[in-house]
Amino acid sequence: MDTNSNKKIVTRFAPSPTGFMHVGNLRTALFTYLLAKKNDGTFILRIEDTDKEREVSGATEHILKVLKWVGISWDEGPDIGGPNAPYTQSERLNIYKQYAEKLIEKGLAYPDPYTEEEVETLRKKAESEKRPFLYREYRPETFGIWDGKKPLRYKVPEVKVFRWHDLVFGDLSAGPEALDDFILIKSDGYPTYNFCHIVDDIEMGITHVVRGQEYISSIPKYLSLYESLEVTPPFYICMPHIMGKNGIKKLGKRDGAKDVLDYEKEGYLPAAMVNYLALLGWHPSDDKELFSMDELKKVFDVNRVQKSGAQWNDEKLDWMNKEYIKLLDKETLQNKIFEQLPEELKKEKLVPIIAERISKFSDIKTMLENKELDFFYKKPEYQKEKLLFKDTTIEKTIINLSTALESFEKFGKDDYTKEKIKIALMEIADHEKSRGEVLHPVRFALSGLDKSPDPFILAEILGKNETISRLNEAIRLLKTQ
RNA sequence: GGCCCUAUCGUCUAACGGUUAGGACAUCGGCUUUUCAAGCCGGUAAUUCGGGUUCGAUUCCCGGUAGGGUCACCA
Repeated sequence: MDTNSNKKIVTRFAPSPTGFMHVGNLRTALFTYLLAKKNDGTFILRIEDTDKEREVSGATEHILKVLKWVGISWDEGPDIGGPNAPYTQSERLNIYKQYAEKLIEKGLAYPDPYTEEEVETLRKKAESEKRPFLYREYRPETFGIWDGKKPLRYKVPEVKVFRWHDLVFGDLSAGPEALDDFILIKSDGYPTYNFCHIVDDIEMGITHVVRGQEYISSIPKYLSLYESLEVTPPFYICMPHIMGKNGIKKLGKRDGAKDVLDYEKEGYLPAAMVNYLALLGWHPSDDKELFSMDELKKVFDVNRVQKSGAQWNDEKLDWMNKEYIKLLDKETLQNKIFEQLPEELKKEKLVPIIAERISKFSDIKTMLENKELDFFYKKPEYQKEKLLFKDTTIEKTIINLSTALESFEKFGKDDYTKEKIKIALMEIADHEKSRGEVLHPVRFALSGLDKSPDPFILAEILGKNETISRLNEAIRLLKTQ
């Protein structure tokens, strides 16, 4: 965005602590962060807690935790302070009051003479007459003195159509209906978002405001306020929505949007989440798909953010996560997998066969439920028919298993590796019409599973003695009537 | 309903008037060790419709259609 300003870029992420953070919030935070970092700018975290009704205790901590999890760090914020402290709106009430006084002095703010019920009645009336309700049409002729008990309203000085430029959406406009005498300060003394975010953005020197597309129709209010305050507005960047599974509605808490920390619990890696989110609504100029946060800081470009909404896609996130699991170093991978395993399965040899079968770490739970790993510490139980490959006879299978058994017995300790086991078994298998005649009964004798890793790795994991024991067991079973 | 925004494979998207419309996920087929997973190779699959502008429109303009957003003492 170096093109638009030679000033240092300052962006902010300003969530309200009204519940958990979902992926839509997180993507906005990410893009806001990347915009700042791409340009060596400042990224500020501000908590917008002016709705005391909806405030949820612990929500702020939750937000910090989510941001830390994915590696978004802020230069100024409620926990670390900074030159524009405090960073929590409920601690900045006197600042908003000063700005409110300024507007009152200019005759651009006045106490609302109506009760809430009266306004509601007017609103309903307009609705039944199928015309938009505009408070300014009922604006009192003369303004009373504001005692702080009544809501303070903004007086729109000039009703007009606003046009502005958005760095993602381009040239935007809104009809005059978008402009109304909105409330600046509520009767409980707290400012509304519409008012205080502008005060804070001015005070904190925010140069680029990133927020969801749903704010587009509110922007004329802000532009009018900036005019009244005689301040140049920041650059606007609206983010398209993330749509739910069916692609029909914007993803929201009500539509089953998940808490970001649930993804952590399910064993998604933060790097995968960041990468997936970055590609949802943004795309680099080439076909590269895998980006670390550091790479994103270099290549991210708001000009390439999509205008249309993007549907959330769990499959692609899973694929992405698997890509990042593959990149994990051996030790981290093992630790992550061991976290999900009971003591008897915390074995190094199992790590590779588990790793290539999961796309997220919670998949290990499913593997355990399906008893896919039981073969490792207990002898499988199965019906002897299961050992037969297609229409191979019992007699023939006994011979094949015995031949395999003999070859296992010849192994010395040092050459008992899956590669050498493979060579030995394949040599036997190649004598048969189908390799399955040998490989299937061996694999099944070792695992007892319809679906399992290949017989070579199984034999290596189990060790020579156990392998021989299980093959003997299978042969004995086949010989029984 | 008023106002506003959007529109390329099923999904995420590339192509800033000229491409055999590209990539990724998913899907299908093949190979790799019988199964599963992974890997490799390959296939199916898209410019919402109608008008313009232009030698030429996915691309620019207008309209229809469809979808979304917004109209609070919530943010």
